[in-house]
Amino acid sequence: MPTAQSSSKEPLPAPPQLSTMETAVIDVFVSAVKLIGLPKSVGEIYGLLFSSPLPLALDSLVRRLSISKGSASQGLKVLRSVGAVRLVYVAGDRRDHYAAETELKKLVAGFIREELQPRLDSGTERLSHLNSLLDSSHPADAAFLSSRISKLGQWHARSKAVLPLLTGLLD
Amino acid sequence: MPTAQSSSKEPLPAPPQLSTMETAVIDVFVSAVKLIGLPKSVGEIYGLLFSSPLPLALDSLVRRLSISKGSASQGLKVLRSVGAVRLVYVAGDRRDHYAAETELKKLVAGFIREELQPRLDSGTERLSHLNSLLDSSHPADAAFLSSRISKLGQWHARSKAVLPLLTGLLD
DNA sequence: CAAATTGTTCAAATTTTCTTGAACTCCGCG
DNA sequence: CGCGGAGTTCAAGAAAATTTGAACAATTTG
Repeated sequence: MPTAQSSSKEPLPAPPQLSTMETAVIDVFVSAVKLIGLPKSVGEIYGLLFSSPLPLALDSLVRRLSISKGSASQGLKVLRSVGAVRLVYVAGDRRDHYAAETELKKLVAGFIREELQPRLDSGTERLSHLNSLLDSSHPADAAFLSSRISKLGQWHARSKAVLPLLTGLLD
Repeated sequence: MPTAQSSSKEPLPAPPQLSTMETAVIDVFVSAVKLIGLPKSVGEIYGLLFSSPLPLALDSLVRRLSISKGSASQGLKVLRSVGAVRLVYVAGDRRDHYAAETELKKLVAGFIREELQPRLDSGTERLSHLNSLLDSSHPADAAFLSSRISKLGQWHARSKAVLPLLTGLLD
C-alpha cells in the first residue's frame, strides 16, 4: 500500500553521512578487502551492509557512501559472486535489497571458489607448458630446471589439496 | 622499411636475454606474487633466482631483468623478510649473492608472519575501539550493532586460531 | 505505448601503487 | 685518508588499478 508518509519517489532526507560506528566498521572491512586484493569500494559496501539492521538497495549505498552508481553496481556484483551478500525481497519495492552474509565459512568458501581456485586451475596449464619447454632447453641446465619444475608441481598439488581443507577449519 | 640498427642512441643497453624457460617461470611467479599483493618486481626477482642454478648478486638481477637497482634492492628486502631467499657466501666476491628458498612451508610461514599476522594484531585494537563506540551509539541500534561486533570478534578469534595451523598442513 | 525507474557497461578520469634514478651511507682496500 | 664498489633510500615520474559518469538495456508503471 502507498504509505501516508510518501511513496517510492521521495528523495529520502536520510542522513547522507555515516555514523562514527558505521565509519569504524567500514574501515575494518576496507582494510580487509584490500588485504585480499579487492577494491576499497567492495569493503565500503560490505561494511555498510554489515552495519545495517535492514537490507539496503543500490541507491542507498550510493547515497550513504557517496560512491557512484557504477561502483556500487560493480561492487555488488563481486559481493554476489563470492556469496557475501544475500538478495532480500522487500514488498512493494522494485529495487533489489541486499543484506550482508555473515557466516565466515561461507565467505571464505566463496572467495576461494571465485578468486583462488581459478588461478590454481590455470596453473595446471602453465605447468604443462613449462614441462614442454624443458625439451627445448639447453641440456646443461635441463637437470636443474627439471628439478625446479617438479618442485613447482609439488607446490601446486599441495595447494590444490590444502585450499579446500581451509573451509573445513571454519565452522 | 626496417629501422637501421643504431648503437649510439639505443635506449636499451645490453639486452640481457632471458631464456624462454626463464621467462615462463618468472611469469608464474609474477602472477603468484600479484595474487598475494606484492609488487611484480618481487615475483621477477624470485622467479629468476628460482630458475638459477647459481646464486645471483643484485647487479645480475638488475642486468638480466632490466629493472632498476632500487627495485632490486627493495624486492630483495621483501624476499629476505619473508625468508624466501637465502644469502650465499661466494669466495672472493664482495657482493651479496642470493638463492631462492624452495621449501613451501617456510615461504608460507614467512608470509603469514610478516604480512598477515601484523594485520590481525592491529585488528585487536580496532575491535576494542569498536566496542568503546558501542556506548555512545544510538540505543535503538545498540543491540544489533553489539551482535555484529561480537560476530566480528568471533571471526577475528577464528582467524588467529587458523592461520598458524595452515603452515602445519604444508610439509 | 511512452515515461519513469532500476541496474549495467565501459571509456575516460582519477587515485593508488610501483619503479626509477640520483644522492647518500657503508666498508674494505691501497 | 681517499677512492671505488655495493647497497639503501626516497622524491618524482610511470604504470596500473579503481572510480566515475553518461549512455544503454531491461522492466515496470500509468
